[in-house]
Amino acid sequence: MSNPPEKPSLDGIESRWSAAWQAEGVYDFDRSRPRGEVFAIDTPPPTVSGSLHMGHVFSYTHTDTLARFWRMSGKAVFYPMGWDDNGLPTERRVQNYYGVTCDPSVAYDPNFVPPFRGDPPKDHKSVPISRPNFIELCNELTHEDEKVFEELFRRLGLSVDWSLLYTTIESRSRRVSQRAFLNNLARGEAYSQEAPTLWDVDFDTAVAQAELEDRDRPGAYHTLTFHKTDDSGDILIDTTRPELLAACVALVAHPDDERYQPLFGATVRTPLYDVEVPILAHPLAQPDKGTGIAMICTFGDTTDVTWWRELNLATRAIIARNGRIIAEGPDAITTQRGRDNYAAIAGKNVKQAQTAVVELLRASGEMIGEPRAITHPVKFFEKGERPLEIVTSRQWYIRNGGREADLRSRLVRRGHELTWHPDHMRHRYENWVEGLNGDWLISRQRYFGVPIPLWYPLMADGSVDYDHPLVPDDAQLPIDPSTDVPDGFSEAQRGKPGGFVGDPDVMDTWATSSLTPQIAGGWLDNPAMFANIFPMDVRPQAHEIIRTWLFSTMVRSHFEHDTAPWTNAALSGWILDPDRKKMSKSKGNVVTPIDLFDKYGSDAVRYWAASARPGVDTAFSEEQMKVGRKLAMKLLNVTKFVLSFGDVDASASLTALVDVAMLNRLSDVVDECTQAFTGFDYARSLERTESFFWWFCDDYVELVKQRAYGVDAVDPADTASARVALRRVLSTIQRLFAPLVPFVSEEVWRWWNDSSVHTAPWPHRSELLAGCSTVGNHEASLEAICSVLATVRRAKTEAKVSQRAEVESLVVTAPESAIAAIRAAMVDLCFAGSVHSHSLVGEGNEIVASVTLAPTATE
RNA sequence: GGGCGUUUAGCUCAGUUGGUUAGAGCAUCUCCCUUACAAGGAGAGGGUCGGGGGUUCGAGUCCCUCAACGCCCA
Repeated sequence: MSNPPEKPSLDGIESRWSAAWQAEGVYDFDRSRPRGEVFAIDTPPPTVSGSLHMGHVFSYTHTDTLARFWRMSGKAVFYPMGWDDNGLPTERRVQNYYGVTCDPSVAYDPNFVPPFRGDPPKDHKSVPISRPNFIELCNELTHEDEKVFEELFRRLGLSVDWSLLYTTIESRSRRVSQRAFLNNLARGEAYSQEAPTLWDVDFDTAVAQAELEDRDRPGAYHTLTFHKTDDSGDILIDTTRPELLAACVALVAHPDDERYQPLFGATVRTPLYDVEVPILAHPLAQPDKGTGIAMICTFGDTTDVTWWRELNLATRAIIARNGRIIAEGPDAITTQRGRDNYAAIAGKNVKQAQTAVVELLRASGEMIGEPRAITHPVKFFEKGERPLEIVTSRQWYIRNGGREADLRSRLVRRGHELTWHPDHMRHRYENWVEGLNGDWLISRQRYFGVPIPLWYPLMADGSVDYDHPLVPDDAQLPIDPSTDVPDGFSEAQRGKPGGFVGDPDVMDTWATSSLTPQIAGGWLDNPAMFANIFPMDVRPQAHEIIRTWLFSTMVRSHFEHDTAPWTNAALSGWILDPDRKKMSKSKGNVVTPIDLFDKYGSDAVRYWAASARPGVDTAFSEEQMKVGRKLAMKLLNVTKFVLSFGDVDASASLTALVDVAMLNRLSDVVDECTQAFTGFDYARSLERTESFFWWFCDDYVELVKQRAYGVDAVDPADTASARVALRRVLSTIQRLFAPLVPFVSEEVWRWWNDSSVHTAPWPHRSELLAGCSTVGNHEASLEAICSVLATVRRAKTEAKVSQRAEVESLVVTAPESAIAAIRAAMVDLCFAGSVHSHSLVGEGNEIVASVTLAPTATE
């Protein structure tokens, strides 16, 4: 069978074949296959609250090419999709879209209708709604977004099994997340603690080390005078945060700093507040920074926390969770002046407090000179807009090696178990793990997330017994402790002395998305399948989230399964705009994927993506997409040509040397492509396939075209040889291209095959070379033949005549080693070059062809 | 400040354990409507491989050093 259309076209192939793949179940995961026959992918679930951009198209295409290669290689490919709809980004989007805010103190309204659905006016004051109502809106909006995402990924041609779709907030994910947390708790890997915590005052939540970033911000050194308590003078310290002076608990200098060594153990009184604090030594003090002696406050930055912990200092916190100075000053402030000075800052935000403190210091003469402006790094929540503060709060942690060297080195070793693509990305992992300085803070004071699945008993005096949490049964999961009731209690006892209270917090998104292999793979609900896909073969992801997603997944798998969760990690590069800057939405001129699919076709966009070496940042290039479209058109046309000869006798023998040599060349390409894909290098496979393909079209097809047509004077056996060779190439080329440009490959394959190219076997050299001699230097033969062809063409170009112009005579001089190949191809060469007469001379060291053009019939 | 990466033609990039005269695509120029394809084809020009030093018979490739750019971390 062969049914190429009259006018081959790329129009509509995406919708046609997407539908066929779905209907035929081409990408369905075969659950019956044993682990050794499975290739399992831990797909990154994109954040639903954003939009899919070219970066997604780029990296997801890379993974898809691997999935398709392994599927054709006979593996059952486990290729799920997930949507990350859980968490803060969704909350923000819901607030902005509907004009609401979550207020847990508001009662549920079953008839609630949001004031807006999209684009609330700027002056709209958001409406406080209950947590259940808020969550309903989160679910509603993410559901809409997810439909758009699926549409785009189908259009891109991802070969995912959509029946494996998961979301990170759905019941299955909440159950996995809560079960894994409770297992961590039972094994002592999770714990809660009242401790200084990095706090975002706008989002009103704690954040984890992995979510911090340093940003350079303007600040100023203020030189303050601390008064020695033996009245022997003042000590000058430089600080960027004079507003924390009331929270000062000590001064600190480096133990080797001779300037301050005599003072260690002595005490000073703070300016303004007259609190007596000790002068201490600690190696983290930097002698070259400011005056070399610093004030320790509870808490100005993470170094303060370290000093406070290691030097066993008092706690005098003055900043509340809302970022304002708390009303009641520390008890340590006892003088009237101190109390007055504290009252002057109480209730102010940090900036206002700083202004007030500076004025007070000026008035009291306890500041030397004026503030000196500097630029310094300040810690921010990566999604936040104001510097983080440090407040003391009770939070849940999962151990990650940040406080235990043993665990840390075990996790570093886990990283060594992975094969990294590209290899140098392993350093990102190691640097991060080795630099950890605390455990993983997983609780968040937010609403749309997986609840911490615990209740706590309330003592007779109404206080909370955090040390004996009430744990749900496995069968109850997932639970929401704010509405569910622990065994042995009734709802009436909620919040009552002797009763219980639910943990109000949710887990950070990463605490759930760190379990994507368990969620997608059916850890709890399909253990048989899970055993067949875990540990998975590959985690593809972006390199900037090695410290979050990759590492956290490693931690969970290490604890739960005592193994790395995958054998490979494939890190994708970034898309750069033509100025080689990271592409960003804020620039406004970003092209949307759908527009590009419409303009060039999905295959062309995939071609651009697949051209990029694994892990390499890549410039966005519509030029590359145009090239991809040309390639797709070429594949249509050459397929039509090869199939135009009708049915071919597959058993015909390969009589022509050029046919045999071409098939040998292609068999080497097949080997290279197989090797490249096995090593995750889709780009190399594309480059080799494409390079062969253009040579095949431009030289081989032109050489054998007349012979394949079966023009007079050609031995029918040679015609059959060409036709058999063309069929073999066609089949091979279409399959080599299939993982990369799946739509056009399927289109041309289906012109002469009944089932999908995507379930056809990956090509192997043995099928190409059946009945072929592999003896001889086929590469040298092809090069000799093609150099003669090129010489004839060049002669015509230089004479500025048509390539169809006739050649009177062709004289080829070539070394003996090449002459046999050229002689064998001479009939083809004469057809291709319209050569009338020829002669061959075996001499010399190089191939020289002299071309005499026939006189043109000029009138 | 620590770590990692990049630097090859006008542009975007290949170049595998060191091995003839360093490649491709795009762009530029010339020519050609040729029965798979003008959304095409044939050809041409274009490079001191970031700088310097070293190892070697031989270096784009290995070593040292400097520089620029980028990323991760502090």
